[in-house]
Amino acid sequence: MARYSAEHKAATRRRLIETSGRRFKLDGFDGAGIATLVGDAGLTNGAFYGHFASKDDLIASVVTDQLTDQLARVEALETGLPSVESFVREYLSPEHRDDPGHGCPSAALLDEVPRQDVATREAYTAGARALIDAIARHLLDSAGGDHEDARSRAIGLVTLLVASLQLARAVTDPELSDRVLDAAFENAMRIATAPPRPDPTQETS
Amino acid sequence: MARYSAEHKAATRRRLIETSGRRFKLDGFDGAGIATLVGDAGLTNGAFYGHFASKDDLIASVVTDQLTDQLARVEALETGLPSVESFVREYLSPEHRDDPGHGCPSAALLDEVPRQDVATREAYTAGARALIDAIARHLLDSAGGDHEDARSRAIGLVTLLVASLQLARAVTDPELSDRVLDAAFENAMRIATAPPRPDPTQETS
DNA sequence: TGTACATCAGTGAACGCGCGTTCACTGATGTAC
DNA sequence: TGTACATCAGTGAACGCGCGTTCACTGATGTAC
Repeated sequence: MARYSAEHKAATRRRLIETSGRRFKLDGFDGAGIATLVGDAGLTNGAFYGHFASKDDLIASVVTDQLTDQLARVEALETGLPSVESFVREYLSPEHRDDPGHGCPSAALLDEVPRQDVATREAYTAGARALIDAIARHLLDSAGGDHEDARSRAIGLVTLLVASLQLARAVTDPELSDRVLDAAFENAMRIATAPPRPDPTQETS
Repeated sequence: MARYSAEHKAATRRRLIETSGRRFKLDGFDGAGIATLVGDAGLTNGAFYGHFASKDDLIASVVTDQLTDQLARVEALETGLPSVESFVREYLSPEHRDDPGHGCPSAALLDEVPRQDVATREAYTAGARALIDAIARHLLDSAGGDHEDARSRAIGLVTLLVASLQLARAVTDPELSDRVLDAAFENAMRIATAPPRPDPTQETS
C-alpha cells in the first residue's frame, strides 16, 4: 500500500524541523521564509504542506524540538556544582555566542515568542518549565537549600544566561561583548552559591 | 522662505520615532510595516521618506531614542540601595510585563538587534554601555566595592532583568509568569548585595 | 490690511518583489500477479 | 523472475497580498509687496 518505507516521510519531517530550527535562530521567525526553510532541507516550496499545516505549525514544532534538545543537554549533566559550573562556562563561551544557529533557542528567539501563536507559546512554556525544574534539581543536589529556593535560583540562572548571550551578540564592541560574558559567569556563580535568602545556610553532604 | 514653523518638521519626526518605538516593541522590527508605522503617527505612506532614508534608518533612530530614554530613567534615580531596589521592583512589576509598548526596549527587542544594520547595532552598543555605567555608578555609591566589580554587577542586573521580563511575557501560565518575576527580584538582590568575589568586603560610607 | 506667490510637508497611487499558500502534476518505488 | 499498476512524497508554477520604496501632485501657510 505504501510507496516509501514507513520512516521516509517522518525522516523528512525531522530534517525540516532541525534545519528550520537553525534557520529561525539565525534569521528570526519572521526573517525566514518558507522557500528558504524548505531549501535548507533540500526540498522545494510545495513539499512543505505535506508536512505542516502552516508556517505557525512548523514554528510550534520547532520550539518543542529545540527545548526538548536543551532539556536533554541539562539532564545529561552529572550531579554536583562543578558540572553546573562547566555547563555555565560552555554556555557563555565565545563559540556559543558566535554560532547562534547551533545554540540556545531562547537566546536567539525569546523576545519573539510572546508574539507567536498560542500553540507556540504553550510549547515554549512546557519546555521552559521542564528546563527550570531540571536545573533546580541539579542545584538542590549540589548546594542544598529548600526546593523553592532552588527553583528561584534556577530561574535566575536561566534568565541571566539567556540575556547575557543576547547582549553579547548585540553589541559591536568585541571587548564589551567579552566583558558581558565574564560578568555573566561571575553573577551566575553568585546566584548558584549565595546563601539562601530567608533561612541560614543548610548544606546536604 | 520656510512655510511651516522651524519646529514643525522636527516635531513630526519626533512623533514618528516615538510611535514607532511603541509599535516595534509590540510587533518587532520585522512585524511592523511602514504603513502601520506612519499610520500610528497620523500620516500616510509617502510622508515617511521625507523624514528617514529607509526603514533601517528609522530603526537606528528609534533604538537611539529608546536607550536614551532608558538611561534618563536610571540617571534620575536617587543614590542608595533602596532606590535601586525600587527601580528593580518597578521593572519587574506585572504592569511593566503587561505593557511592552511603553516598556523596556531591550526586553522587547534585544534578540533582534544582532540581525539589524550595523548603525542600529552601534546605536544599541552606545546606549547599553551608558546604561551599564550609570547602574554601576549607583551600585558603587550604595554598596561600595571596586569599580570593575560594580560594573560586573551592573551587567548582571541588566541581563537578569531583561530576560526575566522576556520569559515572564513568553509563558502562557500566569502563575509561572509571576513566579519568574519574584525569582528575578530575589536574584537581583543577590547580585546587588553579595560580597565582592575576589577581595574581602570594602565599604564606602 | 489685502492679495499673489513660492515653499515644502504631506498625499495617495503605483512600482517590483517576496511572502505564505494552493494545486495539477510527475515519477520513483513497493506490491500484485 | 518480469511486468503493470497504484501510491504518494515531492515538484514547480501560480495565486493574492502586503512589503519597502518612488513620485507626480496638492494645498495650507509664511513672506513680499
